[in-house]
Amino acid sequence: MVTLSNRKGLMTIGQVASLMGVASTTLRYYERAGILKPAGRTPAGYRLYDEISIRQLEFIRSARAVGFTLDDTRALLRLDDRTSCDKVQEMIQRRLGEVDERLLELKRVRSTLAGALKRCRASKKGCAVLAEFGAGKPSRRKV
Amino acid sequence: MVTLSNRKGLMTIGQVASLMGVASTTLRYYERAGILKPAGRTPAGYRLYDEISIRQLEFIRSARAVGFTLDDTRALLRLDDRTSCDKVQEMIQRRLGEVDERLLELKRVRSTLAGALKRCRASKKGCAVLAEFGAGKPSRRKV
DNA sequence: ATTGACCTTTAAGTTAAGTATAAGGTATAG
DNA sequence: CTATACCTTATACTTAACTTAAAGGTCAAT
Repeated sequence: MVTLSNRKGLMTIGQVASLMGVASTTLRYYERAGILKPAGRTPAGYRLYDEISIRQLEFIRSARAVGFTLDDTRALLRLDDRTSCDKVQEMIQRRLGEVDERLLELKRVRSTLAGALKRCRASKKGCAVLAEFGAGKPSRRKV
Repeated sequence: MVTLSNRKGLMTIGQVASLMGVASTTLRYYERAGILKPAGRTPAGYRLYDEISIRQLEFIRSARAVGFTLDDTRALLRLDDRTSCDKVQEMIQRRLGEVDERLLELKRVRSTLAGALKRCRASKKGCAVLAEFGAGKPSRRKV
């Protein structure tokens, strides 16, 4: 059986949705929000997505997962059109700066967590050391 | 002049707010949401925050900035109390997994961005190469 | 030709995370 | 003692990002 979808590497909204783990309604919402257009439509009006859509969707989900808003994400995706090459470079640079800042924050969170785990393991007396979670110092117990 | 706040390393809500770049109302909201309690109150009821509050607030802001919800963040901060040491370790491990996944996503976003920048710089013919943003391949121009 | 799983649109509803407003108490400088 | 810059509470509003609901069209199989 050959459906609409698998004729030409094109997928319907539901196929993309289940492949990528997002709701179909979210994909429609992304289209309305001007963030992800389907590659085309069937004569009947069904949305069709291609490889590029999928890659963009991956990018969108990653960007969202690390705390960029949809507006930010749209800006990231639109660095290509209607922007001079200089502007593009400048914008990408700025965005890279944001990403790197986020990486730092994430590493901070990670090290706080890892530190807590280490203290927890070191402690023979239960996890009281975790009481001042977020601390940099090895924690002094109140007597 | 000695105010309420600087008697004992304690700060009022406004001082914390301007120090940390968050709104006072957000701090009150965090208290209501059970995510950050002030260290104490003055007799008149003014909230007072200490060093630990500040460290926790830093942690909260970092966690938020990298895409954790307040619920997640509350869970991260509460790994200390009412949890057996084994549970704590297990939870921290799981959270570390989440953080590491987020790190991966962030690196993906970063490399997409860096790749776009590189292609943009390499291009002598404007930024048309960016048209398939999010692509892994070096992009084939449609003739 | 009917069934059932898909798809369409439009409009309204939800949730998280604040933000703003109103009405009033408090601390310190002049 | 009063101005003013801060603080308090409670309640209501806002915004982003979905999600659900309603009403109906399409497609492949039986």
